[in-house]
Amino acid sequence: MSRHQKRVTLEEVARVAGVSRATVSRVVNGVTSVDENIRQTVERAISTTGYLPNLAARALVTRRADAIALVLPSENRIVGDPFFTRIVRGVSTVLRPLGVHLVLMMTGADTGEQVIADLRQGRLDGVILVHTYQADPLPGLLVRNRQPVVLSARPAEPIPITYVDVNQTAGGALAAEHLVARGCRRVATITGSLDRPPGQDRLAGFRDAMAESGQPGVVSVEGDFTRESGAAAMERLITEHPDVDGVFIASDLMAEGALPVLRRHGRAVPDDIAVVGFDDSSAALSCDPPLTTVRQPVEDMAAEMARQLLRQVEQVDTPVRSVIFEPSLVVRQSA
Amino acid sequence: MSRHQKRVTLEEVARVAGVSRATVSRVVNGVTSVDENIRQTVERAISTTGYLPNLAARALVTRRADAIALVLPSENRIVGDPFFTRIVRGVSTVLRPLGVHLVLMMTGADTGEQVIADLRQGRLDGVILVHTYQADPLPGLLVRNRQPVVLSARPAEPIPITYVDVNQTAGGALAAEHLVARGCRRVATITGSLDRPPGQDRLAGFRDAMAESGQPGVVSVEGDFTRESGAAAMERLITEHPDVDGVFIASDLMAEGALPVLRRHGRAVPDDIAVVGFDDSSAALSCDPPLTTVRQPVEDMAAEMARQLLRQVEQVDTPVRSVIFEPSLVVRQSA
DNA sequence: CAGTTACGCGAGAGCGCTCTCACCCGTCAC
DNA sequence: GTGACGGGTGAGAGCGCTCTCGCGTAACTG
Repeated sequence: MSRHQKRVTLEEVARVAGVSRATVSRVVNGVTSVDENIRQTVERAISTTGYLPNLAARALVTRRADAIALVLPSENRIVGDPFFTRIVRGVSTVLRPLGVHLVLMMTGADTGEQVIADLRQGRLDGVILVHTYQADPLPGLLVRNRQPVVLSARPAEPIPITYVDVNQTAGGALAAEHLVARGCRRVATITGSLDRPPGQDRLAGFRDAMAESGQPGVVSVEGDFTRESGAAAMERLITEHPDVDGVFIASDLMAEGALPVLRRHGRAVPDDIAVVGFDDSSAALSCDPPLTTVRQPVEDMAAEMARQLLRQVEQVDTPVRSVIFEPSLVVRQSA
Repeated sequence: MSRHQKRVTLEEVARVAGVSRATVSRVVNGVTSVDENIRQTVERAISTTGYLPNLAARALVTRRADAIALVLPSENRIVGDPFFTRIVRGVSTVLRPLGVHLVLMMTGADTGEQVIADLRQGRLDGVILVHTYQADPLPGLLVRNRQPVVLSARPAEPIPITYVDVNQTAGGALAAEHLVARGCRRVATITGSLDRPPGQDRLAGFRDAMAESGQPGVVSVEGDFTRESGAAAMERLITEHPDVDGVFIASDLMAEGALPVLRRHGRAVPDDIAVVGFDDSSAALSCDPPLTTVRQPVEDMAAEMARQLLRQVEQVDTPVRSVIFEPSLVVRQSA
């Protein structure tokens, strides 16, 4: 087990078991056409020698790295967003049992070339791209090169690419319905970045559902998903529209920034203003009061991304597919 | 570049350049003893063919995976803690330029075997262990097997292992000095788990510094680093010692739990009671008011961990070493 | 009982790279 | 002019694995 101990190879195991290298390889890889007695002999030899296959050698011939990359935006906004931890956890549940490594990359100047090079050099089998920015050329590049890739949300440009998303529109509607059911009459919303699909769709879903409930043209203030932008947007909202009694904030993180602003303005939550967030991140729990929020099944979605990616790795030219998960409302004390 | 394009090998480049495989290999690996003219010919051949070395093949002979693992606790307390993101970022800054992959693992039932297997199978060159739990056998196991490993904090058991830590004692002292300078006269502390080095050291540093400032025997209540324990400890503290005017809470997360308790008891922060946290996690920012806290230079520490690990990979039996970073005080509104 | 089939195993050829070692040739000393 | 020397190159032997292909044996058919 030490680094210096002579390494056990297939050859060695074969010698101990008195069979050929090929047969040991079959046993190791679970090929069924091996005689039961021989299989047992080999397995005994494997455990007495403490054999473990050298994966570099295997990778050389199978052309599989058994590793995929998870590319995360390195922007500050993600610092403190548990979203990414949940992604990692979800992806891991699928990868771990298969022995596939999860290689983490934060986007930087050269992430694109880096990823492409790794793919070509056989160090990576595929890529999961999380929250790519609007003009990121990487998704298109990967698709064009027919490399296995999955996106964490609907791409901004309509390119043929597999992605997993939550039904953002339905999420917005969920928030609207809850606020209406609570009896809020002057409802507003703090949106996410409107240059991105999630920001757009949450707003659209919310606005349409409000309109259907007889409150068309709700007030909206744009944020950018960060805590600070949530605070700033709320400041503006409460100043310009002091009479709002319910607000849908397109991310928990922004809500976390917004709540102290309400308190400072002497507004009680939920009695004066009801607040509904989005994400059900841990931020929702650390809010005071705990946040009623729209939950995305992030772990499940991440696991699905991993599965979709592995399908592509397994078989080239797997048809493009999109999987949409349904959000749900988690009712706590803020609304 | 496509997955199906015939791959360019050293052989191919050698043919194009009219030299041997060995010479191309020399050029690729920057061996200096190559004639300048030949080097240029080869480099031209490399770029016209679009050659990229197959890293699996290289790994097979060099016995280097060019990948290291970052093992993170999967406990909930890390979810939402930007600490994690900062670690990744710091480690990446060192790894990225060297082309070393960062493989992420969340601790689970079989993490230990997994890591050891990966190390033995040549998929991993070394491991960075972040926040191992008290009785984790993994550090000892790795050390015994002389595998490259670095810990993110002083190990609970005194085993010969390289680690990077912050000067916890100095951090506690920093908090004490700030409270004293603010004019607090009846100071207390909510500690972390006292069975762990950070909990012990922060308390010791705080207590000693208070004593030096003329306030020996400060009141302390033990927590366990969780938000809930922070709330419970504060409840006890405020009940048993209603006259405290300053408190050092050994983690931001506990402080986050404690602040609403103070509010409920009608205490204004910082006017009635000044509060200093520890970590400068995002929790510190989401507190109301934002938390004055002791900051660890996490990115720098993470980068140092990566460097220490690579040293060990580079050269077996590198002497064990510990690197201690100095904390700093981030003053916000709570104290 | 001969001829066919099926099945399980072993031999061996790579996968693409690194690295040792021998060789060649130009330079220098004697 | 011969021998020693040394820098620079190429041949070739692996690294440890997978996988095709062919052969031997056992089972089955007519």
